[in-house]
Amino acid sequence: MEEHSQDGREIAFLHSGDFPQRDSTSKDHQPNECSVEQHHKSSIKEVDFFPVKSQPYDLGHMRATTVGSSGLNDELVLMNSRTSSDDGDDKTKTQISRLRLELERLHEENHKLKHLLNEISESYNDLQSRVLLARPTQVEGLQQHEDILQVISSKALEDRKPTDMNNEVPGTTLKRRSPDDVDDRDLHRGSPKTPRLEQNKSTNHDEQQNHHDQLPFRKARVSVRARCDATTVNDGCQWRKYGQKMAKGNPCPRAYYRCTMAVGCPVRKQVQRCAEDTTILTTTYEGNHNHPLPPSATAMAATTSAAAAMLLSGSTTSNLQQTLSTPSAMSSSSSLYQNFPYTSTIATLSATAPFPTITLDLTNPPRPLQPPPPPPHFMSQYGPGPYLTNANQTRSINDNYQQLLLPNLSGPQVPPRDMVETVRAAIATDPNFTAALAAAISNIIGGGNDNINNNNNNNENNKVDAKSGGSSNGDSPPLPQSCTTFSTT
DNA sequence: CGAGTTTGACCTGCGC
DNA sequence: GCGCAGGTCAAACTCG
Repeated sequence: MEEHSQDGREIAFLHSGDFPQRDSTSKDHQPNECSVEQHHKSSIKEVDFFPVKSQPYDLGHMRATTVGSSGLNDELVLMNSRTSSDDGDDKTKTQISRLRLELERLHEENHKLKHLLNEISESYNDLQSRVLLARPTQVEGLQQHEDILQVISSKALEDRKPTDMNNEVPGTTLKRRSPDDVDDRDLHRGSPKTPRLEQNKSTNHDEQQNHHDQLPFRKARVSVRARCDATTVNDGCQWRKYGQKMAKGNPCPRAYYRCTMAVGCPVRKQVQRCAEDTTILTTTYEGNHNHPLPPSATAMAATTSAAAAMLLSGSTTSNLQQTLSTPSAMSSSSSLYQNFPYTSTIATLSATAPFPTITLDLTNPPRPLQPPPPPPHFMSQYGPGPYLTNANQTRSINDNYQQLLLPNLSGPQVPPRDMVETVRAAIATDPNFTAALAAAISNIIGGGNDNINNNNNNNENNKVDAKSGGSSNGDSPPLPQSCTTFSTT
């Protein structure tokens, strides 16, 4: 709720009175949205001068509005009364010149306000277009959300590797990375002994194009680094270990898990301890859940989804940078910084990894209420880095999360919000992510509503929760559940 | 007995 | 073409 409010405040302030009003009569109105709306209203009050600005800027209007509301009307009355007398000519001329000066001043002020309004409108339009890109229409629900994100990620990959991607034969390089691909293998697998090669051959052609279309988003990964003594983190989902490998350069084995909450769920995660510090556990999620999630898992889903949205939208750098260059965007991002006290959490993108990966590093102790560090460099900073958090940790990791929670959220835990907050906080530390942030915010606020609505059927799931660990909370409001995953690099 | 884990073998992509 | 490393499979094993 808090975070939504903050988001709402941010957006509302950013776009001032021009921000489209949410439908307050919405049937799916949620408490969160309530607060958001209230913030909208309050924020509009704050900038209530805009409606005045938006009025026609003709002189007559100015006269009518400004003169009537100031002591000038008295002067006008005086002027009128005095114009009838001859000895008042000089004084009248003086007053007229004063009035003209005053009008000029107001006119100039009007110009400034108009210019400001234009900038805000521009910023709003820009942001809105990206919001539309980042979120689906409410009708289609999660699947459409994923589809759109796939499109975005496709763009992202094209941006990153324009020639390679264009020249690539569908289903060659990327073929095996798709979780759906794995699912297809599972579905088409006959007897366990059937050679995989033959199976691949039999299903290859039809699926390859399909896979190719869907691959980019699935390749997006979200990794979380956090200190955890447990072997894995409790993210609310049920996982089954299907393999373990010794990774090169790391004495600690890498474990492979598959989501078992639903048959054929393509989500997988890798868990590996850091070689330098074995107390640090890196969890990497990949794929989208194809089933409802319990609240505790929803937290992770929201986190990863937001991170993935940021990651993917952040890859489309051109628009983002353009947006960043606008003054309103700048002020918005700085406001965001102020709203994210835990700037020690760092999010980084990795373009060198085989997949676009966002990493949240939760291993640094939070530094609440500290001003954010000066914005570093831009997207060129790609490299292995910290990630989003996994929600899934056992107690120890949940404790970690607790430390990251906002102080005023000390009541019943609301993991999803906190985690998304954490994610945004992490990303907010780097201006490179500001644009991605906008997408995420829209996802959480505007799009978040959509997701909430879209995932109403998933709420059913929320009853299930069951064995998920400490972060589970039945009172937690449902969150966006598009579940991108984490991955460790 | 079913669900989950372990572990060696296998498959695939990639770099040389 | 070969070797390496990452990822996956599935039989064997463990546990409740």
